[in-house]
Amino acid sequence: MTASRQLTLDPPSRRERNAADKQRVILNGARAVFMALGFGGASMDAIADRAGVSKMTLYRYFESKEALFAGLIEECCAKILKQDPGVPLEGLAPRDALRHFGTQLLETVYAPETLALHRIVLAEVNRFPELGRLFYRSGPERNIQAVATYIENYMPDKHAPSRDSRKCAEEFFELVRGYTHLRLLLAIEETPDADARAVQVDRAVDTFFRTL
Amino acid sequence: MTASRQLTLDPPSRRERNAADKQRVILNGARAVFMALGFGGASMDAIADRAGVSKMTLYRYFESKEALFAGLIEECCAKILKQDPGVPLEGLAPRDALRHFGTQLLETVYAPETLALHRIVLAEVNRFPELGRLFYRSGPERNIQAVATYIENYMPDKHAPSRDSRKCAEEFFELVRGYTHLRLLLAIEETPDADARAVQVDRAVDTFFRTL
DNA sequence: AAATACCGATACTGTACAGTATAGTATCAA
DNA sequence: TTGATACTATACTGTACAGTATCGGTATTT
Repeated sequence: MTASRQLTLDPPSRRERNAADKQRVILNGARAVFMALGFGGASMDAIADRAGVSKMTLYRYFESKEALFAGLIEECCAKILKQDPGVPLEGLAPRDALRHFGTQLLETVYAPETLALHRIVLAEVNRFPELGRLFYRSGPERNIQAVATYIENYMPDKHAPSRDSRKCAEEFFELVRGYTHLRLLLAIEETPDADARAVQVDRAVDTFFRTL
Repeated sequence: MTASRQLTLDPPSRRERNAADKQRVILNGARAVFMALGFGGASMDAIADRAGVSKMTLYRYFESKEALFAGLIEECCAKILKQDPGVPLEGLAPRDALRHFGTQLLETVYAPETLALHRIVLAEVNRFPELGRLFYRSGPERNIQAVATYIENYMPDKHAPSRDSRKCAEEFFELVRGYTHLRLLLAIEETPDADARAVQVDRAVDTFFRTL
């Protein structure tokens, strides 16, 4: 950021590394508090405490509570974005490929942190209108796009032109997440373990193939 | 409520009617403000203003902000509960019956007030843990149960014992609401009009019948 | 008409919190 | 070592807000 950093090609100085650490520490504290209490319920004092940092430092890194919140959400969404297929899809039978997509979806979407993020984004979508787009693009849209592309490339005979690949992909994910997702968001059901998730994915894949 | 009211069989006195009116007026104001700003963002002053009522009156009818909020949510959920099939299902072909269920679902679920309720319940589910159950029982569960019962009674051949009627009903509604529901909750899509909703229901019914 | 119960406007209390100011300390570069 | 920069702790300011108290007005009862 500084001039000297731009000119020299030194590795990040200790100062800069510390600065990066501090931001991470702050965001971790912010995550814990915001996720637990929401935007309104979280106080900057509580965040500072939780992060083990003075309030002044908070304001050195983020202009305001809003800015900190926005930074946090962006970081969360960026984290979701990072995930990629990870497995070569060419070798897989379509059923297995879809099982793979479904498994990955449930792993992220049923995770407590993702559920908390989901809740808080919905809660604050009035106050921060950009949040909705940001969240949708980072999570759902990306997943849907990936499956739509897969369907186009590897199952071209399966989707009639009238039923475009995108809608197909959406239907697939609807079946996968199920009403369990809503019940988890409402906190009236325990998070299913990996086995239960696998059962659900299998069932969804079966059902999905019957729709084709 | 008063002794005189219990003894005499008079129609509700003016006082009592006014009291009932007041409560309705207050709840309407509370709905507007809570839905727009969330629990944390709404102030009792703002609610009093919006309801055209003094703050003292608010506290005369509700013990606290929490109580008012709880009262509001209960009222909203009760309103959802009131809806019943309304149409005799015996005369209908299964496709038409399901179309009917689907149409009714989208009408409630895509309505701006329902979306706002949905958001706020999710937002406050940490603060008010009972809220999740209340909401789920008033809305989703009731709908699912209705369709499950229909399937059992009128489409007994269609659901193998392994695929219980309840899960079938859930799958049906997942297909009906679709990812559009999420996009509406995130406020990144306009509310579809009746025609668009009808198209979506038709498509969902078609897809659903292919899964059987 | 007099007594009574309810109601509202307003002002107040206490508290929580966003954001700032200050003063002193630790870390780093030179 | 010197000088600069980043950090902490703490105290402060202003404001917003939940909840209360008061008092004067109004409708209902008798």
